[in-house]
Amino acid sequence: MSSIICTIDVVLMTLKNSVLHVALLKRDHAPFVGVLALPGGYIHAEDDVDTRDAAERTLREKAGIVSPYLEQLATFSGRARDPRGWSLSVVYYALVPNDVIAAASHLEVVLMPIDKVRGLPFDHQKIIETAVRRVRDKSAYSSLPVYLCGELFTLPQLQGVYEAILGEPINKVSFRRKIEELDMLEAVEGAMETGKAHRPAQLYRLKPRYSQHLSLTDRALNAKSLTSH
Amino acid sequence: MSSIICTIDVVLMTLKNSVLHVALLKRDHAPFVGVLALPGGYIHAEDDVDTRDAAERTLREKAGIVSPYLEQLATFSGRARDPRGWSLSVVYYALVPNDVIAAASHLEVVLMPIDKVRGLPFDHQKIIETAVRRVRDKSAYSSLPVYLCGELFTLPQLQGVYEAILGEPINKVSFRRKIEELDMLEAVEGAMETGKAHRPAQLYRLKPRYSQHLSLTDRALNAKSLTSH
DNA sequence: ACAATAGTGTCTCTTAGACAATATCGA
DNA sequence: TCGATATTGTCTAAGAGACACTATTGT
Repeated sequence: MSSIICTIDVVLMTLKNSVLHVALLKRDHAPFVGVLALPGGYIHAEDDVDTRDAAERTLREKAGIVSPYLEQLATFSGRARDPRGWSLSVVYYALVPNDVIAAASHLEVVLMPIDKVRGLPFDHQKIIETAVRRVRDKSAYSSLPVYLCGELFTLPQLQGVYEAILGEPINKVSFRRKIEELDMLEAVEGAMETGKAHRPAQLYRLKPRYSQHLSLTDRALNAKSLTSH
Repeated sequence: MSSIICTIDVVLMTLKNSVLHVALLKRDHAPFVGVLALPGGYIHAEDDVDTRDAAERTLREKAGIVSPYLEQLATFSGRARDPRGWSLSVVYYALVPNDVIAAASHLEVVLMPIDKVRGLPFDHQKIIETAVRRVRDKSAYSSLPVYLCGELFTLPQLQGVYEAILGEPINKVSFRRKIEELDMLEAVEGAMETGKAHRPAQLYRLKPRYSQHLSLTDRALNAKSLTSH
């Protein structure tokens, strides 16, 4: 009965040069040894409390990262997706600032622009597409993109992140109004971005109570992004 | 390794007397034999193509229903949720018109108002809460509630369904504008709702291409429903 | 004719976007 | 002082909600 292969995979995403990237690793187990794929592995029923725990462990062990945001994406399953047989993968996605990956990379994490991803084993291509769609959809209505910024950031920086994800410019005034409405940031007193040859920008941080939680709005930041499910 | 119990469950919902109800069944297997619970069961690796297929089979076998809308909700997992051991349930949710359940009920489906659900085994209570939240959130931005209507329905009927789910009255003019914008319905020529002591209403049906697909909008129909994730 | 609800027209208020004025830094 | 970008103020246009008017049926 239980001849089902139970795994988890993590779509770890970050922003690099204003382009969304996915973290890939060379597989160290059969099948597809040595091929780039999503970080993932078997669920350890003995050690893992649940699948989220398994995802966190995988991220920690294989990429050396503790993600400030981790959410279940979906479960991918079936007879065809794994040559070993009927399998099931509970997939999580994580967003981290680029420097976190850079710092943690004692391991060989490969960052691939999401438009360049090709030739992945299993149904990892489809999984990544689903994850990217989810991040884009959710970003239009929530504070999700702040997890791509570091601890401190300026509003223009954050706007750039939103624009990179949504793929279109956002009106500056509207953006600030929306961020104000989301009520998720707090200005860091006296902390300004320095070094630039122009007026310095105020630094902000996420309000503590929004760690791992999103602030939502009922109206999209942009206009389109209306994919039919 | 694979001592993981792999199951699927289905949160089958319908609208009855303008109240959202969940379909429950008496369990015919241990544990919790005879107790009301969500329809569900083991994944059959031999028969099921994937988990969606397993959910459809379960719905068919246990409730005699083929749902016009079925979507994956999430996967619930862990050591604690099932007395038999580390388990994992891929949960789907389905919306059907009330008469479909009534017609199919040669079996003992119990419809329970979602506010009255209590004492369910496993983590079914939490699963149902998640499903209800999902349906409410999604209804504010999409055509999802049409699946609670029958084949043909009037706009006032549909508005009533939206209002029942969102839990607040909706402006009639705004509602019609929004439905127009969603562009998902087509009027049935000459078909009107009769028998009422007032002007008859035009009957509509879902445009064919939206079967199992949602039409989305970028602005919510109501104003609130801003749960922090 | 009356009661009741369907379907529309229109006004107002809120909100998003355009535009522009002011602020503040390094060079 | 100049160039560049942050921040804020304000006008305009689009969309949502309120209100009311017309349409059509059964009684």
